[in-house]
Amino acid sequence: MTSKSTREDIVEAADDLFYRQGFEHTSFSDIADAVHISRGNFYYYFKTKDEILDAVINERLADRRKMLERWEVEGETPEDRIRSFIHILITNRADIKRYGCPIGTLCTELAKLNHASQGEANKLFMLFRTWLRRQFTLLGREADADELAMHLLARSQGVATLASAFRDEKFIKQEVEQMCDWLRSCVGHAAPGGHQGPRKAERVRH
Amino acid sequence: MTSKSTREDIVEAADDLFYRQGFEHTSFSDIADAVHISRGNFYYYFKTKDEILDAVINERLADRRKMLERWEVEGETPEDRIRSFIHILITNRADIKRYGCPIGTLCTELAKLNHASQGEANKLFMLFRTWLRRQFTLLGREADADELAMHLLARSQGVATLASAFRDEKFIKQEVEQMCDWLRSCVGHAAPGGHQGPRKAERVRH
DNA sequence: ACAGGATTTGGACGGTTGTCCTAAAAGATC
DNA sequence: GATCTTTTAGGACAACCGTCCAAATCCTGT
Repeated sequence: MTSKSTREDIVEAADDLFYRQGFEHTSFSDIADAVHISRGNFYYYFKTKDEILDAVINERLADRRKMLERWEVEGETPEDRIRSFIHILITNRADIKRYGCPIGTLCTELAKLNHASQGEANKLFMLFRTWLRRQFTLLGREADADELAMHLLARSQGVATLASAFRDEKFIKQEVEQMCDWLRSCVGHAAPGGHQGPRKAERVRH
Repeated sequence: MTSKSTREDIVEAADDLFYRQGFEHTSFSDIADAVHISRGNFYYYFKTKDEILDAVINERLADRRKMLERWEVEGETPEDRIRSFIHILITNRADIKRYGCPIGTLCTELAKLNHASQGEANKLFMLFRTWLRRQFTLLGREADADELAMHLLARSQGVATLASAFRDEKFIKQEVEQMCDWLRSCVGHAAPGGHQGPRKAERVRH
């Protein structure tokens, strides 16, 4: 029962509830109940619901940043690191099957609400996009690194959406395997088509 | 201003609002205002909000069924028909960029709400899955037809999700082109490997 | 013209929401 | 132990939600 701070407890509980129930469908009472504090005490830490949302987004941003940094140190090659990304689908497959992707579903919901924090939430996508782009660049695909990053991001999102709809973990594994195959086929091969400019020699540093 | 029936008007308006605002975020008043009827009149046609949801889902089912039948007659080859499917991303790109996929976002929302009509909504996905599976079978890929169907469905979903988050129509066109390439590479090639899975079969450029 | 059913109206109803306030409790400082 | 700040509790509040109803209105067949 030793919790760091009430504020952190609130953000943590909100994070979880927003993921499992959605932002709008989660009320102050839901969060207060989860943290075992009174609804009134809530106001002491957050003036509005939107403030909690921003705090949750920021926590997710910090969390994912740390995760990416970890992959950066642990993965020996860019290919290894990108594979780490693909494998979160496996690691979190139980949650994904039930609640979808925490980032994708949040951004989708905020887009429908036309919520002011859409931009903040999209930074989560941007974080992965930028990171993946760098990895693909290191793979020797700098000409189409961003395209590849978006492609992989999109496939992960699609897998999460369908796995959730069909409640199908096996499908996740299937697709992850395919994505890994695809990743292998990316290595070394420069971008196709002549319009992209001269192919750079692949750098195999790190 | 000659409308068929009030009931149909309600369903039509609800369909549109559920798509653009989400199911939960759309109130009785929102729909009543859109149809220009009083909120009380509503109750005459639908006892509960869930009844409207079911009506909307059924309308979407009927609508998509008709669409698939049309593709079935118009497309000369299975490849043509599957291409029709891929191209809805282009046709509806303006809406998708703004509101995502009508089917995917609805199923995602209902999953979070743990709504009773989840199963009904998922029939929409099932409709496309079954249809695509048949087309891939006709393409000569009966061994992995369902896998290919799910794969294509997932990619479409991913594209819609990211296009909406980044508000990027160009990305849609990019990915559609790639999916068409992928489709071409599917034709004629039987499922590879001993067990299953489009292993190296996909000659993916990229 | 009139009866009778179909349709529409506006508002009442409990309940819940996000927000906000005040007073009490707890903790820290001297 | 007294004083002051930080934290908590509980409830008030206005607005909105989905639901429901009784009365008014429209429409159709006779």
